[in-house]
Amino acid sequence: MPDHASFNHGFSIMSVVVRFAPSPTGYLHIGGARTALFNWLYARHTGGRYVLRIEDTDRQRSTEAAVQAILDGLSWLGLDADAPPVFQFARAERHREVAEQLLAKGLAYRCYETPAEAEARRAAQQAQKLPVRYDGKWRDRDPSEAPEGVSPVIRLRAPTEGETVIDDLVQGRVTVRNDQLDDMILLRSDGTPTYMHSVVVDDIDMGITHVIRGDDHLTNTFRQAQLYQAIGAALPRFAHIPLIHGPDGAKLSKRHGALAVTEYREMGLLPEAVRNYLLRLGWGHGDEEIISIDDAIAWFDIKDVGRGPSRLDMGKLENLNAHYLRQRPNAELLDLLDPFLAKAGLEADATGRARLLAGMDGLKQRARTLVDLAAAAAIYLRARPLPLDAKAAGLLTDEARDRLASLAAPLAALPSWDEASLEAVCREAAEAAGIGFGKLAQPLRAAVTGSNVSPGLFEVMRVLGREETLARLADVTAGRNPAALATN
RNA sequence: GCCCCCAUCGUCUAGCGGUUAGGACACGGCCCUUUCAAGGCUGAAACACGGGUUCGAUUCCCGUUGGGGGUACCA
Repeated sequence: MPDHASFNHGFSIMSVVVRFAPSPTGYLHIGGARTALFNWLYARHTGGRYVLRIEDTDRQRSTEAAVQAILDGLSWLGLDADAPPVFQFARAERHREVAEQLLAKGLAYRCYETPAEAEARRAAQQAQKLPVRYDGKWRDRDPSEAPEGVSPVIRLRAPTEGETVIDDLVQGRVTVRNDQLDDMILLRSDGTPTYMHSVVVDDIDMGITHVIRGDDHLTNTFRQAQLYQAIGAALPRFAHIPLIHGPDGAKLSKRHGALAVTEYREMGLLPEAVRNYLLRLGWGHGDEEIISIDDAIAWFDIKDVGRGPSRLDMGKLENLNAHYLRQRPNAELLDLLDPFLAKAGLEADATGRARLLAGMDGLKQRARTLVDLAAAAAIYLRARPLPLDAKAAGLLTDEARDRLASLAAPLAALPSWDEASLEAVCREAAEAAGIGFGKLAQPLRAAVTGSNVSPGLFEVMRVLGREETLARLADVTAGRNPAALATN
């Protein structure tokens, strides 16, 4: 057992401890978010602990901005950790210490192969179609043979015979022959630890019981297992979850969907929708599709995670989003909408906000994202005279305008400005004119909203109020409306 | 090259030796209807291929093919 276990504050060894360990060399993308979600859910499901470890040992590529982006993304998704994040680089001294101990015990050794030599070796191996791996040149050489002026790396003296077996919770039993593995580097020549070394030391010190991570780490796990063995620590349980691919099946890239989770937020998606979508990628529970966070916690288990990779489907994500959008209270949506209104060039004053609140039921029913919702909100926010889009203008023939003009008086005289009364007046007018209701309703919609598509016509009129509605009608009959800029 | 993993409708998945192979998204039709949504009904759509094992394979085993990952003094 390691003699250093500063993170294992007296928790029972039976209690689950998981971690999400992103490296701050870029934003938190959708795949990382799902890995975090699975870890978080597993901790909540088992009553264990979920912690965050920032793997910043690559000093060249790690940035403070990336750390912040990861923290923001996780907090937006509601994946709160049970402890402050651990910064891996801060533990470099400890990593060095473990490497030195292994060195002292003869379980590791100094290797004086220079980077240039290593490159030449690999090229030669490749040319001869030999497996590319370290040849163990310094494994058994006497230290006295060390060349002058070369700082060595420290390599693990890994077993050369037998095999290493991982009982993966997702992938099952995976075996590799030890002669397929070479002696991995623990400490670089500048004394800094490699990722492979730091993860193992940290996972041991932090008392991690279950390592749930992307299956791009599966083959690394063999080497890591050898290191656990050398250190004399028990192996945690491993669960390697398949990666998420782009819609075309290729690796997720910036070109298609490997966006920062903060960009999903900017696309007008709700965190609960993203969470639900991610949960269903690689995991299922019978026919369940809409899954509350509580049910997710109750149902989630690693054994139900699938082995095959999955593809990102924005359509399904947006469908889920539409569902959760309708679920949100109107006042919350109004708050969420603010930045999206601004981006759409709209401004909501007190009157506008009151209208949005009153009209939200109709608006949210028709939106898939907050971006859609903001665009649809324009009918309640634009100043008169309303711009008419092409379809609306087409609806407003001279004949239609005449009918609308004659509608003004009965509307003005209406005792009660409610939806039922509005509908009654309009139906009467259509009947009196001997035309179908739609022949009247569509031009009326065009006049009142500037568009041929909108929430229920009488709901819109009710929300706008008598004065605004009649003013909009008057604009149209007087031909005051400008043409809307074609947007699509 | 070598090593490892994966494979059910277009996509996400259920299935865990015997099912009319189920659901969801997307797509088509119908209904509802003042438009668009939502909703309801409905249609088309899958076990990659070849061998085994078995009375019987989508399900178990082995190949092939196709994807993915690793093979760094990156993580």
